[in-house]
Amino acid sequence: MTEINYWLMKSEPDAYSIDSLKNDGVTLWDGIRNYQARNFMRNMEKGDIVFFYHSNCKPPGIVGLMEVVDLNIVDPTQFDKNSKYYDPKSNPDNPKWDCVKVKYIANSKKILSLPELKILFSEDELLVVKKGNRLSILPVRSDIAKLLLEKI
DNA sequence: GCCAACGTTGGC
DNA sequence: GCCAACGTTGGC
Repeated sequence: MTEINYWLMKSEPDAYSIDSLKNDGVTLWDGIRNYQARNFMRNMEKGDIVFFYHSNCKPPGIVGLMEVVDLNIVDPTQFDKNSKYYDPKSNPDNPKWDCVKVKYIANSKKILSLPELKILFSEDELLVVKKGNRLSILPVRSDIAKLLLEKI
């Protein structure tokens, strides 16, 4: 019996927004160049639920839901010289970066803004409210995730 | 292995 | 634009 895990993944809406995902249906969560964030993706399982977070915008916050539908995909952008995520140190025989595929589930009825999240949760409960937390992929405690889901 | 310098993220 | 909080890089 596998338990569902919950995650939060950030994207700047100018780069890729919840509406882009709604339009695309599914997308590769590529371009992650941080080992900790990559390792979180390696811990994901199919069926995991992901909160989509818009960062670097007004206001930042949780804007929707998605589901992990495919795992352990080699990130194609690391070998693409025209990509801003090109990594000359990565070798096709031993790729450094991989990613997951996610599917659109829903938009939040109303954005759960960071100020609201800070009122509702402590930084121990929800890592994204922690000041200075730069990681773009974070685990979400399942008890906290269930409270969040009621608000989405 | 240490550490200073530098780069990045992202809220404010 | 500022800055906190890290991560990365490279000299030694």
